[in-house]
Amino acid sequence: MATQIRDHLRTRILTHEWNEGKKIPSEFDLAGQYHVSRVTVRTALKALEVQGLLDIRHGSGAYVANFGSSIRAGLQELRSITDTIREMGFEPGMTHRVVKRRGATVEEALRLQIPEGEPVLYLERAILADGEVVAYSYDAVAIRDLPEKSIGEMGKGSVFGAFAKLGIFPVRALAEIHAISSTEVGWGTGRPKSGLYLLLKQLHFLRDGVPVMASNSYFVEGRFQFIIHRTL
Amino acid sequence: MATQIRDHLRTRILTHEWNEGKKIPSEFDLAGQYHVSRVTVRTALKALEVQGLLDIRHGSGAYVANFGSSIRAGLQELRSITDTIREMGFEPGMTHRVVKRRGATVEEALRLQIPEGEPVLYLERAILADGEVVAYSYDAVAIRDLPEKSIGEMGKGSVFGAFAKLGIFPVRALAEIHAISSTEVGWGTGRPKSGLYLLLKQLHFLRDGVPVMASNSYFVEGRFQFIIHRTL
DNA sequence: TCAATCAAGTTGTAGGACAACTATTGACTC
DNA sequence: GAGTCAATAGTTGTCCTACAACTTGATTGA
Repeated sequence: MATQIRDHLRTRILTHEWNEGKKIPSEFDLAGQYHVSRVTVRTALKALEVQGLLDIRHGSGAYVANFGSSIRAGLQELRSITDTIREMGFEPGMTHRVVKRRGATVEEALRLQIPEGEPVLYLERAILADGEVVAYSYDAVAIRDLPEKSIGEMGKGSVFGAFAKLGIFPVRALAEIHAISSTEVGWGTGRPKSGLYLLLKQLHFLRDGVPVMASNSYFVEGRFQFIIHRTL
Repeated sequence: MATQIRDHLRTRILTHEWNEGKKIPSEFDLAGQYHVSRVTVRTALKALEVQGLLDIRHGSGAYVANFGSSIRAGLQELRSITDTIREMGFEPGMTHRVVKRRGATVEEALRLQIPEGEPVLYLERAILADGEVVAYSYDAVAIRDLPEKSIGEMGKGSVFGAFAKLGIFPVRALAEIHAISSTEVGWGTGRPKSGLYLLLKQLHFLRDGVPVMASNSYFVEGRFQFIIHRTL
């Protein structure tokens, strides 16, 4: 319940229902709106505060954090790239170059905590925004006990969408960031001649700490805004 | 109170008081340990959950999130670079190349929300770990009503240390990340010949949303590990 | 005019109660 | 003996009420 209210409040904030720096309704009022107790509203608000969207002041109220308007969806919040692109106002797209089952490489096996050679679903994709390539992604999904038919689906749409249908929900990811200059990354005409990329090296985890997907996403420098919201 | 307990619990987690994946005491027990109510313990635990250190399961308990041990201090948590370096087990250092008062440039004025030409403290520093340069930082601190003497201090030690002495505590930062390839960044012998940097373009805010420092930090690719902990 | 005081509103914490869920144990069936 | 089911104790999620601590603006008084 608290998480639903948190998400709903987040969209209300992101759709500018309240101006930046303005006070949102009191916990008491919100409790009335959602027909829940003040405690539940409170946990939702505190979560949004930790994520940096709200500034809660004792004795005063909760205020919408005011930044340079544009971006409130930082990298510290886990969501699929396509969703992020959509939220930023672009039309997301994707082209698949490789979709196949193969044995895990040494590095993949290490990251996914599976024996070397264990089957993984390997993907090479280009991620588009308004038709322009913003990133090339090389992903390895741990198969484990995935049903065979669902593997086909992953080759088409969003990987996270396919996960969700199976009741699999990655809740955390550890991301490493590097600057890369290479001519070997990517393919096709969308390739930048600068060869400059931001490499986002991610490992996605389930609730219980089991890693399910390792991905190396090369973002073309300048075409995607990487924002991190840092809090105490 | 809740924040103190949160911080204390965080150090207990980081010092491996409980093994990864193991259950920590129940909210009821912790409330007893700290002589506070369950509500207070709860808000502390929830904060740690949002930050990704805990995994709280309904009806079961709270578990220490298990990752590849090493890194629990991600970029999403706001702390000074020197502290981060120290936590990673290196000896932090710093050399100042430029420390002066001057008028704000157009960009600085825009970011710090002050009139152009308003005085700022401008710094150019090299940040070291075990004597090796890991980053070159170009910072502009809004002077506003800072006492003159404190400005001198900033030219010597940690900027955040000087802030703290004045009772000024940045609680949030918005960071933008870019991949940069340039030969004009940095100075001295520590300069990498690859010219590859991760640019962390930060803006630090006070509790009330007032920006106090704008910094462009160029991290030498490969010498510093950028980690982000992503949660829902 | 200025300062102190007051009052209303809001968030922070307390305590008790119950609902919802989990994990384990033990009994039962086959 | 193995497997299934039910009971049970332990834990987190939510509710309610109350009060403390703090903020803000209005009021009062010198």
